[in-house]
Amino acid sequence: MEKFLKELNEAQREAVLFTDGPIMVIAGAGSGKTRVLTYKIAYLLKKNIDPFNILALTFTNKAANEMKERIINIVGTTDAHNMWMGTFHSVFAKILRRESLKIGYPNNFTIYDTDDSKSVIKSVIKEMDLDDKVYNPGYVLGRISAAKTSLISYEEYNKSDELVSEDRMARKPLFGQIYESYCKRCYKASAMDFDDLLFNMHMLLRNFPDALLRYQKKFKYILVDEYQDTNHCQYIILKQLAAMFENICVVGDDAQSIYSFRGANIQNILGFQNDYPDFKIFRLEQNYRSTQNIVNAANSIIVNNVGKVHKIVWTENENGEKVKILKAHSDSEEGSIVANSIFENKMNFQMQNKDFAILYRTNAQSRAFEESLRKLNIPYRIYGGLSFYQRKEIKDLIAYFRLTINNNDDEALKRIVNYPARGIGKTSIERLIIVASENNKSIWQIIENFGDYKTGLNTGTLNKLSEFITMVKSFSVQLKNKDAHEMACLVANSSGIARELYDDKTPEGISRHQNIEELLNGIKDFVDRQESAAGEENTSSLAEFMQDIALVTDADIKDKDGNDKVSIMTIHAAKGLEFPYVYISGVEENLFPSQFNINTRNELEEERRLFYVALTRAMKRVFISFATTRYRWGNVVSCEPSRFIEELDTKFIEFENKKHFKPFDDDSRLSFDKFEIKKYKYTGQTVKKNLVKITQAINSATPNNPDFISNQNIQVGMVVEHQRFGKGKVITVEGKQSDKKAIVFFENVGQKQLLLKYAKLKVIE
DNA sequence: GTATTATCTAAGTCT
DNA sequence: TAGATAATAC
Repeated sequence: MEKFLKELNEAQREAVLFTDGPIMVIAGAGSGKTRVLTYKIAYLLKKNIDPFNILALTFTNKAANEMKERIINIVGTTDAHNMWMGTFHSVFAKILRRESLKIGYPNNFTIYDTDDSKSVIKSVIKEMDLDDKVYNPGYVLGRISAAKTSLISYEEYNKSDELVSEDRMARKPLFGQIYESYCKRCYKASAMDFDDLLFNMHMLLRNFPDALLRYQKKFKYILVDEYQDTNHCQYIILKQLAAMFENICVVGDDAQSIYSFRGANIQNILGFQNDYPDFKIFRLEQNYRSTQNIVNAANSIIVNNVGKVHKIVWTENENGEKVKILKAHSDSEEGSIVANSIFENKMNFQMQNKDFAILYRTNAQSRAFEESLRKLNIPYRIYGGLSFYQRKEIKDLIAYFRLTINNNDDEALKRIVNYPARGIGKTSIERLIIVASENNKSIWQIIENFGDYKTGLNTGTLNKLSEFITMVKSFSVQLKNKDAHEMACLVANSSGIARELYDDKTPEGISRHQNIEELLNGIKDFVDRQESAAGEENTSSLAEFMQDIALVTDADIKDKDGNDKVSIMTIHAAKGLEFPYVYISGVEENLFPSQFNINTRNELEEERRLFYVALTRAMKRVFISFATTRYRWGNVVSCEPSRFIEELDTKFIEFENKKHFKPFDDDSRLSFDKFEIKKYKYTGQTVKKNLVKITQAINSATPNNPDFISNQNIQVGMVVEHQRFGKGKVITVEGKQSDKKAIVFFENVGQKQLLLKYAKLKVIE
C-alpha cells in the first residue's frame, strides 16, 4: 500500500481507494474532506491515470492551486500540472474560449461582472422608458440569474405562460423583454456574465455532440468539492460530462450549504442518488479539527434544523475550553473587546496573529474591528468587501485592457471613452448608445463606421471619437507581439491614465497611483511566472492575463507583506478555512439571523447552517460576541442577542464575567460613542476632502490671482458685469474670505447667487 | 462639456 | 452612512 494512504482513517481510505464508479462522500465539518480529495487524486496519478483525464472542481481557485501543489508533493511529478482544476466558472470559461465559435462567440469574449451586468440592465430599463423602482436592477439581475441557472433561455421564458403571468401578477409584465434585451446586448458586446459561463457550457454540451463526446472522453475522472453548493445548471453539466464513464466523486456536507441565495440546491444530493442508483456512499464523521466543546456546541445548533442527512460528527480531540459569550454595549465596544481578547490570548498562549479570525454576517461590520485592531497595532487582513479589482482606478485601467482585447465591450468603452477627459460628454455617449441599439451593433462598430449612421453628432465630437478609437486600435495591433507587462505599461501611459493619477497629488490620488503600480507589478509577476513555466505557446500576453480576471476573488490573491495577520471576513468567505481562534461577531437578532432571512423555515435553516459553519471553523476556541446597540443606517439601533445563542446547549458555553465590563451608565456611554464617531470622521475620508478644500482655498487666495483681489472688494450696491449674465447690481454679500457669496440682480437674467471665488466679475461703478 | 455641490436612496451573503 | 444621481455655475 502506498505510504501516504496510512495517514488516513478507515472511512477516508475507503473513499480514496474506491476510484471507479459514482461515489458520494458526506463529509462532516473538519473531517478531512480536502485531504480525501487530495489523496484520491494522488492515488489516481499513482495508478498511472493520465492527469489530462482528471477534472477537479473546487470552490475557489486558491483551493485548487493549493491542492495541486500538495498533490505534486505527494506524487513527485510536475505532470500533475496538466490536471484541470479550478472553480466551475474558471474551468468552463477556459473550455468556452476554446469552443467559442461553436456557440457564436469570439474567443476573446469579455466576462461581465455584477457591476457591468447591472449597468446593462439599467440602460435597457432606461431605453424602454420603465420605472427603475418597479424594475429594480438588482431584482431584475437576480431573476435573470435564477432563470439562467434553471436553464431557461429568454426565448423559453417568454414562451412560458406560467412565468409571464407570474411577472404580470408581480406587476412587472415587461420582465421577459428586459431579459431578452439584456441577453442580446451582452451577446452584441461579445460578453458573458457569470451565469452565462454555466449556461453556455450546458448549451455547448447539449447542442454539439462532438464537443460533448470530446469532453466526456477527456474527463474520465471527475471530482467535485462542496457539492452541496452546486446549482441546477452545474448539476446538469456534471451529469452530461460524467455520462460516459460515471467516474464521478462528489464531496459535500448538507449541513454546510450556505449558498441557496445563489441558486445552490441541496436537492442535487438526492438527484445524484437517483441518477446513479448503484452509487457508493461514504460518511466521514470524525472531526479532527475542533475540540469536543466546539463540536458539541455546533451539533447542538444543527439539530434544530429539520431538513438534513443523517450524520453524527464526533471527535477524539481534547475537551477544550467552553465557547465564551461576550457582551458589548455598542458595536465599537464589541470591536475593542474582541481586539483586546485577541491581544490577551496572543500574549498568554504565544499565538500568532494568523491564528485568529474575526467572522461576521455582513461586510459592513468590519469597521469596528479594523479600528480596534489598528489601535492595538495588530496587523489584519480583510477578505472580501472592496477587493483590489473593484477599485475605481483599477477598473478604469482594466477597462482599457478589455476594450483593447474586445473592441465590442460596450461597458468598458462607456467607462473610459471620456476618461481621462477628452471632451466626449454624456449626451454624445447616450446618442451613440441609442444608435447602437437601433442598429443592433456595438458602440465601437458605430464609431468605426459613423459615416453609415445618422448620429447627429458634430464633426468635432466625431473627430475626438475617431482619435480615441485609433488609439485603442493601435493597442489592439500590438497585443500579439508584446507581453502583458509591456502592453499594460503602454496602455497606462498612452491612455493618459498614468499621467492623470500622477498629477493628482491629493492623498487619494497618490494611493490610486500606487494601486496602478501594484497592478502593473502584478502583471509583471504574471509574465515572469508564465515564461518560467516554459510554455510552448505564447501564454504571457495581456489577453491571457485578462482571461479570467473577472473570476479572481479576494481569497485568491496572496498577501505580499507578510502573512502573520488576523483574518477578518464574512462567514461565507470563511467556508473551507480553519483557525485556532475564531470570533463570531454581531450574533444578534436581525443581523444574524439576517432580517431578510427569518420569514420562512428554509431561510432560517440556512442562517443556522451559516452559524454552524462559523462555529466549525475553529480549532481551539470560539468566542461569540453581540452588542446591545449598534449603528445601522446611520443611527443607533438597540439589539437583542440572537436566538442562536439560546439554541446553544448551556453545557458547552460560558458567559463572560460581568465584572470585566466597564459599568457604563447611559450618559457616559453616549459620549464614548460620540467620541468614537468624531475620531473616525477625522481619520477617514473627511480629512482628505478637507485637505483638498484647503489646498484649493490656498491656491485661489494667492495674491497674484487678480479675480480674488477684485472680488474681495465687491460690496452691496455695486454694479458689476458678468461674462455671460451681463450687467447687474449686487444685492447682498455674505460669507468670509474664499467662501464669499453674493446675490446679484442682473438686468437680463434676473437674480443669481454667485460664489465670488469662481465668478469673474468686473466692477463697473 | 466639466467640475463641484446638493439631494436622494438604499442598506446582504458571492462567482 | 455612502454612493449615485441631479442640479448648478463656469
